[in-house]
Amino acid sequence: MPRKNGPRAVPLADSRVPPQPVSLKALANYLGLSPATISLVMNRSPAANAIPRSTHERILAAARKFHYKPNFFARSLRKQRSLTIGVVVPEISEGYAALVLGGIEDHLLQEGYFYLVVSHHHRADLIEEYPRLLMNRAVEGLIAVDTPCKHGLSIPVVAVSGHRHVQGVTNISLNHSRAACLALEHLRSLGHRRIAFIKGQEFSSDTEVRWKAILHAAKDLGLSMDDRLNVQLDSDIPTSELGYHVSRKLIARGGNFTALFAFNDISAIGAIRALREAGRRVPEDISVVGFDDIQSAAFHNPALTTIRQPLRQMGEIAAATLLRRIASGGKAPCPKVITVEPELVIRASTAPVLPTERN
Amino acid sequence: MPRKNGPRAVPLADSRVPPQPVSLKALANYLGLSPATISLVMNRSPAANAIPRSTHERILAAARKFHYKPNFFARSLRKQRSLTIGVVVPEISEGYAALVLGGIEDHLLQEGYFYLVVSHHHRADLIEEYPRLLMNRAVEGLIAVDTPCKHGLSIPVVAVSGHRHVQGVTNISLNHSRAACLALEHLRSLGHRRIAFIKGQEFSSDTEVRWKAILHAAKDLGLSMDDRLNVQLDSDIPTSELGYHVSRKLIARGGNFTALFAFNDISAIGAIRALREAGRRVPEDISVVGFDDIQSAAFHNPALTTIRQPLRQMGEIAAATLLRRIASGGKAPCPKVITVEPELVIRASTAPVLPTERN
DNA sequence: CCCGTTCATTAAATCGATTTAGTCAGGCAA
DNA sequence: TTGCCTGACTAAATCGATTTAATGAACGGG
Repeated sequence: MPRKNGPRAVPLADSRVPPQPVSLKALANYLGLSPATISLVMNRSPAANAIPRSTHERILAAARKFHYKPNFFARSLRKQRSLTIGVVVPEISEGYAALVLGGIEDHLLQEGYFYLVVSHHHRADLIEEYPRLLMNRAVEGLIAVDTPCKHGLSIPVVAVSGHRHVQGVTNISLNHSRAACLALEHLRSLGHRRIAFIKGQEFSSDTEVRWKAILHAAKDLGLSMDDRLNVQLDSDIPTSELGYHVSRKLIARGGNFTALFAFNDISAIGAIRALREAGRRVPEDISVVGFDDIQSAAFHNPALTTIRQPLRQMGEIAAATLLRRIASGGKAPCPKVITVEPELVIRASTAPVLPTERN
Repeated sequence: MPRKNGPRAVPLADSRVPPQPVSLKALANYLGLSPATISLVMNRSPAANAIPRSTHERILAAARKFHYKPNFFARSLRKQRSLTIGVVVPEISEGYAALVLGGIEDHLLQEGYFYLVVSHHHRADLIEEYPRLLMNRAVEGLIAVDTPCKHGLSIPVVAVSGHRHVQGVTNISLNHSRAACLALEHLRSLGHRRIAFIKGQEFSSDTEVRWKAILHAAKDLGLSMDDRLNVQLDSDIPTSELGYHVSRKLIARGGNFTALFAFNDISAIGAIRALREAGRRVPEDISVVGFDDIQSAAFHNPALTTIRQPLRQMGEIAAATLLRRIASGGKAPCPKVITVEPELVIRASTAPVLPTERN
């Protein structure tokens, strides 16, 4: 197609139309060999040892010349392997899911695997349907991120932040007891005694475990809990909007608190907005601790003190564990739980309680 | 199928091992029919009209009973269709890519397509290699997000924020002239005359087009540009860190400016941090305008005034356009460019220039 | 000169579904 | 009785690669 690009004609469009793919049979024909021979050589099969070096080279040269690539479907059909895994997430949000996906991808691509992603937006029917659809696509394994797996599947499953014990499912989960201790000890050491909490949504896998850990840690530290200071996220919108609303509700109740521990950074950021609007300064009047340490936490104003989950690493571990189980052909034992450790990241949203507030 | 859902007896682990998949042949055998007949019926092929209702029902019933699902590879091999597309992104970051991906996914899954994602982290070799790898996987089309496509491929390609004119590539791009006008007019109307700019990285597809649009709009509005007030992002880290660093550089130069227009929200947020550290208040001393309107922009403090790109919608359009081109079998004309419109979102990071600064 | 090897290569089955070009039995008209 | 339909299926080729068992030629030893 003639295209006039005036002077400085940088070849913008490389218009070579790539030739349609060559089949094994065509290559065999060209070389005067049988498909079998070529396949053996291309796959470095042990049987190819009997084939002389000269033939090897002839075949490799021709393959390069015609850009031969084995047809993925034919090969998968024959070998019964797809080198593909499925990933189920609530949504491809900023924050949580994006970080975990990054870790998963890193590891999978290194190992020659690709992955299909689906997001269910917390719809129960999709949570049921998508794993099946993925299995119809012959994925060799599944990673469920913050998604409940009710029943086992015939392929290996790894659940990031999963907590149910299900046959064939490996859970990657944070040490929530430690996370709760880190946060509460930090607040306590700053003098805070009356702490408000934003609990996660019903549907989030971590909600219950995290909450129990908090109750336990509070007891250990001698902090008393006050139901009037606890609110729970309810909507499934994945923005700070949701933390904002419940925090307004919390403030409206008029309860007395000097610190707030949120379910995640997203809602912590929403909470800070609500607090400011209500005339409470963060951290001077109220200290806020988030959870996750998503990328925007460090650059928020004030920079967010938070409990970091190694999300990227959790994705990597999930992928590595899954591939290991796949490679073993279902023989390897299926680890029930792999625990990762949280880390307290102290930034600028927490401060010592005001002297006037101290009791 | 009998299922006893006794009183609240939530079965945690449903340990039925799903039976291994049934093949068409096995089903045929069971029914005393040939695979051909079953295939015809299952696919509602016109040839199945000759087959009586009773047989239809017998087949459908058996298929349900044994959970028959056609083998994906066998079918793809035969039909030469994969119902899969490839998506290439720089990284699965918070912000930009996540939003576009969301839009892509929505549309694709509705249409029965799945997608494979790869991120190249701006490595030139991967930008070359991944599209080929995806094609070996028989994807029917490719969506490149903020990724340069040097040459055409044998499959349809849609480039989100692409600007090169390449055979077989449809670019989805923002009306950057309008975007530049919106931002500069807004700042100008607030009294700003000395505006600093953070330019995008060399490797980002939008950088050049956006910059030209800015120069043009500045001229139209009678705003003079000062090279000492322009800095350029250089690193490929996808966090606000990068905006922070170049802004410190900018501030260190000592140039006199009352407003800053950043390449994206991420860097605007970094810039705000740098400005505050240098003792400049935002928006009182310096107004800051971002770009993209990522989720965290609205909840940043101060809430970010920004030029919104309809990123999600761009993803949807990309997917829809790609599927249309695929469906036409390469017959439909390949639209060169589809333009979407930006929107100025005024929040709290911009304000009238201080009287003392006015000239 | 015959036999057992080794070497180099290949025929053919297989993976599982799709699809075209039949086949065969029964009914009906001439 | 013959021939032609029609209705209800099916045989077999095909998609493209893999893999096992086998083939034929050459060669060396007895």
